[in-house]
Amino acid sequence: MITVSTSPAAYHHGNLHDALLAAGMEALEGPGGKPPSLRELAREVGVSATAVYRHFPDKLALDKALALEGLKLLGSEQAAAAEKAGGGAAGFAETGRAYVRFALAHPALFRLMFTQGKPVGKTDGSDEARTLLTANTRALASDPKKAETMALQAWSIAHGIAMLMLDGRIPAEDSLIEQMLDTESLFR
Amino acid sequence: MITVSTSPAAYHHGNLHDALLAAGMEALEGPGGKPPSLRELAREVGVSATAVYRHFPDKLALDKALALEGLKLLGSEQAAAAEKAGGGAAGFAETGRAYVRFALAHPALFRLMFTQGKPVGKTDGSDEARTLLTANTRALASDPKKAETMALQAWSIAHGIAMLMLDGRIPAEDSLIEQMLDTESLFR
DNA sequence: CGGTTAAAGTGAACGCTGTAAACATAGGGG
DNA sequence: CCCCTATGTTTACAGCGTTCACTTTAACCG
Repeated sequence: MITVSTSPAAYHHGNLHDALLAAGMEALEGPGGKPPSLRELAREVGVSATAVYRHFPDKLALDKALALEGLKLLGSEQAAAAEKAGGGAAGFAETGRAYVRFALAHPALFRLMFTQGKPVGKTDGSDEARTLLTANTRALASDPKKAETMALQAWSIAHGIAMLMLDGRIPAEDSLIEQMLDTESLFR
Repeated sequence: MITVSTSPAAYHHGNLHDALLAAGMEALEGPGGKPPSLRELAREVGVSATAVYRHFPDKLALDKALALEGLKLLGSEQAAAAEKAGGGAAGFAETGRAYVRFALAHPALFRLMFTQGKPVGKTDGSDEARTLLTANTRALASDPKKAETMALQAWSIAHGIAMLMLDGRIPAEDSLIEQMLDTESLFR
């Protein structure tokens, strides 16, 4: 069967990889906030479903790439928030607020970032945020050991608040975030 | 076409509803810990896939029922833990540990409980655990307002630790749980 | 009793998903 | 100039949730 090549422009997209990621991010942002299907993204980009496999071994790999994108975004937003607050205790507190804010602003992306794809110890972009966090806690803790624990505790609270709010278990009100993340009442 | 009714025992299962839930719980516990598919559960119980729809309007409804089952289980385990510790401050701390322990012991179930199916304010079984939590914080807080906030904070920490450990972001070590949930260092 | 009827279960079908296999095309290097 | 490799395409398969038309069962009622 001879196909007359009706669409001459389609072949060799050039950068399907990035186009897919972009489409994925866009799909994750929409108010529907559905995790996009592989075929859906391919359709969006104007490419057959199997073409995706030239650039990602798996659907999981694609999801991981999207998650990584999200982690980088979160990291930069947190860094910006911390810097704007001037580091130290204030920066630390602001980092937590930025975390929850991010989760509420990008619910589907945030879920994707943590839901699947355990990192196997590799650097996955969250390290950056983690070290920043620990650095800021050092200003508040007596010894470095305490600082490490405090960082993990702070991360857990922020993560817990974010998740519970996303799942509708806790009302997603700004005042409540403020109240729950109040470092004065939390640590000593 | 005349089917000779080769399997006389199969019809009218009697309690497909409960059988499906039981199969679902079992599937969620296995080390694979996959969220079971509707068809899979039907197969397990020995019934056609569409029979499920006589007892649940949706896959989502089935999932919600399983989640509810999980919430009841968690609630009872927490209550037991709190009671064994003698209530008050000790009971409060033990409640948190029980929460994280539960999540690590039943990862797939725990995920299912919170991942999908936002409760619309209805009583969904988590209320029980919540009121218990708030009751215990009253022993630690100065005024009731503070107690409420403290309860939410405690819930968030426990939930955050559980989630981060399930996702492999934090090592799932008992000592770390202990360390992070130390109420002495957290609240004042 | 016997007959009717609602509840419970069946099979085939639809559109969706992720994935594999075989094939086609474009464009650059020997 | 021709071939090779990277990047696409089509077709196909199994599994998913769900709908539809149908059959069977059990129970109730006269």
